[in-house]
Amino acid sequence: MAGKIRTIYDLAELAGVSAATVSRALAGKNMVNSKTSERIRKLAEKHDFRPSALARNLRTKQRGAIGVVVPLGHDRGQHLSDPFFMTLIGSLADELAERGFELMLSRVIPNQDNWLSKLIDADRVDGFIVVGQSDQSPVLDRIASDYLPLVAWGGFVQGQIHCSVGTDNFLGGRLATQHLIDRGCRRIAFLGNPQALEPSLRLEGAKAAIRARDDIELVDAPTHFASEVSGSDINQFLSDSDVPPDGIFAASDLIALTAIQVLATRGLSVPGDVKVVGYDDLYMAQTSAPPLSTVRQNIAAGATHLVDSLMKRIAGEITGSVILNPELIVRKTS
Amino acid sequence: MAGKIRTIYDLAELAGVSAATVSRALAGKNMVNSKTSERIRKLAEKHDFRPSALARNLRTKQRGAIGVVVPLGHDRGQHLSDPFFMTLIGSLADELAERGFELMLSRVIPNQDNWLSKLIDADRVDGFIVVGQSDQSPVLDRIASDYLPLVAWGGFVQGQIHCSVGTDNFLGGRLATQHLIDRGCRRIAFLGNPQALEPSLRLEGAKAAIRARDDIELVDAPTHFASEVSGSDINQFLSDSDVPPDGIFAASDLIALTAIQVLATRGLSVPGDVKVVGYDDLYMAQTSAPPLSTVRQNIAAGATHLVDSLMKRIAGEITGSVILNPELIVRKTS
DNA sequence: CATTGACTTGCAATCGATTGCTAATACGGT
DNA sequence: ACCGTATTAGCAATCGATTGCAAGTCAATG
Repeated sequence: MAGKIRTIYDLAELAGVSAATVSRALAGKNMVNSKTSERIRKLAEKHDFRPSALARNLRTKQRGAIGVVVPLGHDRGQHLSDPFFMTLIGSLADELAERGFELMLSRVIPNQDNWLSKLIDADRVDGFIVVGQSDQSPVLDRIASDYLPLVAWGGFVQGQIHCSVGTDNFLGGRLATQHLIDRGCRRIAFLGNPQALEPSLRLEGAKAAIRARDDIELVDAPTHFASEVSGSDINQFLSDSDVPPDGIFAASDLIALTAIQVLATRGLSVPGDVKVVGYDDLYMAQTSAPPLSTVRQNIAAGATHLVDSLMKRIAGEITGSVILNPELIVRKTS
Repeated sequence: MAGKIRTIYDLAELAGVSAATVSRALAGKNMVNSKTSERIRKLAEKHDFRPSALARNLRTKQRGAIGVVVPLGHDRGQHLSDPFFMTLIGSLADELAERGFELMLSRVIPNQDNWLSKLIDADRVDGFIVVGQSDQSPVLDRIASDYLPLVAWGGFVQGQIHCSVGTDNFLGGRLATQHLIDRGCRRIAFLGNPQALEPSLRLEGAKAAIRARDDIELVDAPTHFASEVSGSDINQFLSDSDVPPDGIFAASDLIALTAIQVLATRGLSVPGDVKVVGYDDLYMAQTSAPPLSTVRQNIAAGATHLVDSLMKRIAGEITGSVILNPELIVRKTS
């Protein structure tokens, strides 16, 4: 019975008005008589009718949705279920929902340069938030020069064209490393993939911290992000070293925790033999045992900034990049 | 220059054919002359043109997207960033991407009964996967009676109308509890919110395990899911008990790990004083120290089943519910 | 040479809303 | 009684594709 009403035309017929009037009444325009409007509203309610968002979108050119896209280098083996991404996506979902936008989640393997153009042309969303630029910064820059509603999470590099929101990775790297130095470490290993943007910036920060100190050695141990592989990377690295490091600065909490496990299997204690500092301050950093010292990125604040900037850009405004301050959190592994 | 081509009409004009032909050529129909087709394809490529998915969707009534919706009882304080959800969503993203579907993520606070109808009527997606039914089973049942493409993750109850995919929570609860009994526990606490469906089933399983044993006590300690609040719930529970439990069966890994922390603050050791078993076997269960004994739900397999069933339903087929077997994973906390 | 049929292509309707413009009605003022 | 203005409602175009149907071309067949 109530199943008959599928379009505004059906409802219009039922109400004895035109589709235009129904459309306006449901959109709450004051152009229609308040009595008529009320009557139509009631009728719609009664028949549980809601106009198709799709048709509206086609006409109004507003999509009411934001694409959240995660480019995953397959060779890097990072997953969408990476806890950092997932935490950020969770915050983004909250933030977008609050502003009445849907979230379209895309996982992309960037094996062609046009992965982003494809998504844009599909024309399903009002704008994009790119999470984890990895090595796709050139692609973002190219697109950003004539596509405004695009914001990326991640590192900022001088001269970039696209808008990014992130923490100061250089500073974070420096803080972490300085802290290890202060704790007496003299042989510090950096665990992370310096091919990717953010880890490379953190490594730069680490280098800056030991500059002008010739009694300290910094070892760079390329490590994958995904936990499945980082373990063996780390093991390999430790086997290859004559002397094990006495301090580890990991590019993520995940790597740090994996490292701690590997160290344990090799009979090295944390923080006794080796001090470890992670990066991100995910939930797991608090719950691990011992609780992990790490560099906090305020993910919720990041999500808010990402969405704020994007909304401005959708409105046609040009926004600059945002760089938040990371914070060193000292717990029990250092 | 290449920026001129926005619609198939533009491209049609450029190619000197009709829009219909362009549409068919780009869709790869063999109805058009292969030379013409090839020429149009080349032209589209050159101008980096791709037809609007939106318009196509309106016409074809296929959306090319699946809604993944997470109903979160606000009073229960569970977040979208709950690691279990996020892991499942990650797997779903992979699974859907593989089949060429976009994923629309919605976080819903079910304060009205029509949250699902609203989403359905918005007409943006081909079907829905509901993650975490919590207490919304009646809503799902009502909808499922005349809306086919809907599948839910979670517990199965006799007589339900909607299609669900999940593990056997009753069995999982029984396994965990039996294991604690085998380890010598005599006073077992269940930590979880029995208002929600899945925890309640796990509790039933726990009860079944101690049935016919009158030397074992089962204490039920209602606990929120979110880590922010479960800590104080647990603390409260322990303070209220005259004798602390010697075994804890937690409804999630998150709760289990929180419990272990709380126990530590009260000077109780795990597994010495208290043995703990979690639920889910998330990544964190392996990395925690000591590694957590838990009941594994095979999330990746679950995601595959969810998507499989949904695809069948979209095709008009009716599918039954799927119940996977959970598996007890014994690590170091029990 | 007329007819048939296989291939191609284009016309125009359609999906379900929104909205600029026009028209009808009502109301107040002179 | 007449005119100007404010309300309210409807017509029809539009967003950008897809597709049923009709029509055109051209070679093969009887």
